[in-house]
Amino acid sequence: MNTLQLTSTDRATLMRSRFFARLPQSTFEDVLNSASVSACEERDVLFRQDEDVDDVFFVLSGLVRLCRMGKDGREADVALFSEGEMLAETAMFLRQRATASAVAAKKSVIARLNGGKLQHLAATDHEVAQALIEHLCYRGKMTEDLLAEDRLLTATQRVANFILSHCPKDSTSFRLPFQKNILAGKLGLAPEALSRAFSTLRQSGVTVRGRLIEIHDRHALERF
Amino acid sequence: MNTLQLTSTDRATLMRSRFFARLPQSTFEDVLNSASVSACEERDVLFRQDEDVDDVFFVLSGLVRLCRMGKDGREADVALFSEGEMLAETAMFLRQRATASAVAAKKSVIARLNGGKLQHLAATDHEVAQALIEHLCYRGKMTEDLLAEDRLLTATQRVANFILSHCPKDSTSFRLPFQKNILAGKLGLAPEALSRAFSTLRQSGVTVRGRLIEIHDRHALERF
DNA sequence: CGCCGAGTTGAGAACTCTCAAATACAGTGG
DNA sequence: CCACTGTATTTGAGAGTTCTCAACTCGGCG
Repeated sequence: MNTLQLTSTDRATLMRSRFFARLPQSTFEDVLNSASVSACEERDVLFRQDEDVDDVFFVLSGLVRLCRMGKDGREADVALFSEGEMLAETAMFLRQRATASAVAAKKSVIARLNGGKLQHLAATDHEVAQALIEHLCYRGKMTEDLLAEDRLLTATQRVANFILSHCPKDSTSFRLPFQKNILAGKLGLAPEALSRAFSTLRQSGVTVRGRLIEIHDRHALERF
Repeated sequence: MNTLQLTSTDRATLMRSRFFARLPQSTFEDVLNSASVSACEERDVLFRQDEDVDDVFFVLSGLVRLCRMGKDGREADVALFSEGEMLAETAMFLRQRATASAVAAKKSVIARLNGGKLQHLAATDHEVAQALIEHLCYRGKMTEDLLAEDRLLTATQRVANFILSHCPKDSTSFRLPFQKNILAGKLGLAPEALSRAFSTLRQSGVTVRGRLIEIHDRHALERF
């Protein structure tokens, strides 16, 4: 997990992101001044549950898993952040310890923005506050979506859903953006259950070869 | 669902609430000017999934269930709001249709705040924006808590948790604030499963008579 | 006294998990 | 390009949990 310089690609990623895209250049520079960048290997920990977290993290590339652990050592993912997404605002604004751990789910580059700085900006700059509000609404909806899926759908239905929502409308195939392992976590399934769901879907026109998913009959998936 | 006047008790409830407590009186009055109040019976619908929602709702008394429905007619609760809580900000800020329905879970009094007004305030008044940010963080955490519980705990553990977190630290008993039915929904369980969980807990020192819960051995519950 | 809604209990079905074994793959060093 | 090693993924079998449906209890009410 060593320190890097912010490349111009990184800057571009930040500026394209949901959060920064709507902010003026000057605010953006202002935030960046107190930011640091680091390279993480898979399994590197950004912060741990119950720790104090003073920074806000931003995924420049790679993937970060947010997971909670139960007392018996089991753990459950509650969110997955990929390139261009921001995490860990909640702890800061609620002045609480982290309620989950953040772990790189693959080789990643992470920007660490100064929390105090951001908090100050949120309190004084309308645009920042606005962007934050939207970001939080978005995040809330994501989590709610996951909860509703867990409660309403079977494993196979959740997987069908995922495929439908990740395959471009004008295409019949796409590549999984991460290991099946990780997907299982995101969907709240044991890896074996994911595997079985895929093989059920095979029988209704889904081909899975490695990370390549092909859909032969979109309509069959929607029926699930 | 007929229109009421805002009583002084209602005003007090609003001012005590997480959201309004930190705002100055004048802002508070400003919001109230464009608010209306209505009395709801159990099962009255505040808004339905996929509808446009332009207002923000506030529970003055009673209980509101936020639920999503699956295509097969099943439905899952994703949140439960009681006295002093606010709902439906997300749709407004994301400019989306509602992703869930809101239904009174018992006789309730609901304030309906003008969404445009609130949105305007959020964009111009730092205090309002700040309050909103905290509110959203809080809500996000609640949802995340639910998701994590669903994924990490068994039915019995979730119920034990609920009991522990609702029984005052200095007491050995408390009353459920709503029907078991509703509790089952909140915990993501079928009513039968909740019932069975209670009877499992009975064997480790929990007495349930109607809505009265007594804990004889707090420690036994924590062990679950 | 019979009805009704809430809650409980029983039984079997449906899902998902866990553990173990078999494969498939990817990266490494020849 | 190949063998080798460690990590993913798949599959099988059995166990565990929760759901569904149906019957039954309980307390309140007309």
